[in-house]
Amino acid sequence: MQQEGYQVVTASNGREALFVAREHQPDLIVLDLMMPELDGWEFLRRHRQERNTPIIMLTARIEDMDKVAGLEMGADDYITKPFSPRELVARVRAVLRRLEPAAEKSDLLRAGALELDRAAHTLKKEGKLVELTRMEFDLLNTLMSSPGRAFSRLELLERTQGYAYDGYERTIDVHIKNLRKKIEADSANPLYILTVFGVGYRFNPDL
Amino acid sequence: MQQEGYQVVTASNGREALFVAREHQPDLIVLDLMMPELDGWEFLRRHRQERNTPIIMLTARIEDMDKVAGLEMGADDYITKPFSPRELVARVRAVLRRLEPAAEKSDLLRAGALELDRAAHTLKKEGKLVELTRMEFDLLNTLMSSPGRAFSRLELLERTQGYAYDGYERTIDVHIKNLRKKIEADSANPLYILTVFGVGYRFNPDL
DNA sequence: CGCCCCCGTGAAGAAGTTATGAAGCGCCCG
DNA sequence: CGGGCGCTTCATAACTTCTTCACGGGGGCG
Repeated sequence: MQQEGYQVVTASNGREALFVAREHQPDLIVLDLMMPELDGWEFLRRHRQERNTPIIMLTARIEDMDKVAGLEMGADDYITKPFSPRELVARVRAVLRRLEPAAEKSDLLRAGALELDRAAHTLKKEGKLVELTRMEFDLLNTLMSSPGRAFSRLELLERTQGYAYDGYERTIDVHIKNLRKKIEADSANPLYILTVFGVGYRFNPDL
Repeated sequence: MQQEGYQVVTASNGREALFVAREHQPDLIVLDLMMPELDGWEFLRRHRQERNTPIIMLTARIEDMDKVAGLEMGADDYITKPFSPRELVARVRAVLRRLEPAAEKSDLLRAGALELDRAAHTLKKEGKLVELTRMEFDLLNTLMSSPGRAFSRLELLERTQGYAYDGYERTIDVHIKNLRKKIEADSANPLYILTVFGVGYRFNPDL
């Protein structure tokens, strides 16, 4: 990787990896599933709560289930050992190229007095920073990504927690309530997050 | 794929594939490299000159060189045989999800001064937002989807509430009434939703 | 031309949906 | 090991929508 001009930092177990990832905020992570301390799955889960770094999974022997689970967990690609250096480089390049358009496409979503920074995972309202939990951020991000489009609670669950989840739909209501408390002037008369009765929620496109 | 709700078209060689791809403009292509007439590589090269459809490559035995070449050629992912149906579905989903933000188009139904936005679940009349209940929205959506076609009350019940319903057909009348009050200038002389005496209702196709 | 059936309509109760406060739980950090 | 935070669940209140019903008027058919 270094020969190809990439900067590389390494970690030798999951716990260290979390630390290093926080510190260096890499553009991409090559993740071995077999690690002491805190395995790849656990790392992936925790890391995803903080950032959305592209991840290539790396493992000796992937069974069908693992492949599927990995892709569903949000890995962007994986490689099975043995692999050649060339292949690794090619895959890294492919993933980065693939995500490039999304990255340069303004990472700021604006609407009214709101400014959602997807890279920094922060929200500003009238220039002032508003603290959001991961759930709230994901919800707002989803809604603001397609202003006007109505999302069902199930869709929102999927988008915020990944696939194959079958939880209690009403959970969404609670997060919406909390989100409104943070961004709406009058929660009873929302300006940003609108309720679509019998369907779900949508973000006000006329701002 | 069909069980998962995707529409599928197939081609059994590269030449046919080019034709089919032009015709149907699919959202994604699963491409086998081993094909008669015009192999996968050639198809990929030519197709790329026309469109930028996401492509998942499919092959029995991928050598290192091929992998690298494939990813560099611009395939978005690949699968090696044998693979499970689940894996294919998961990969297709992953690729589509990745590229989704670019795709979304709001589908609008227009007629006269009406503009029904099925994604947002809203109706605009002369540019002004009109509030619809879920029932009203579903009704109007059904009627406007096939302008001119007469729907019986039973059909409308089925379409708006799902099947296996045996309610009071006249319920529809009430919703039609309310709908007319919202969209017609003169409810007694409807312009949009016409009554078909003894049958049901239909949407005016001449607007 | 008149009868009978069908549709339009207002109102009210029934049914369904959302908002909200509070409690429980698990996880992470110190 | 305790505290704090965030996610989920639950119960309930407030609200919106749907269904039902009854009546009056209009349309179609003989």
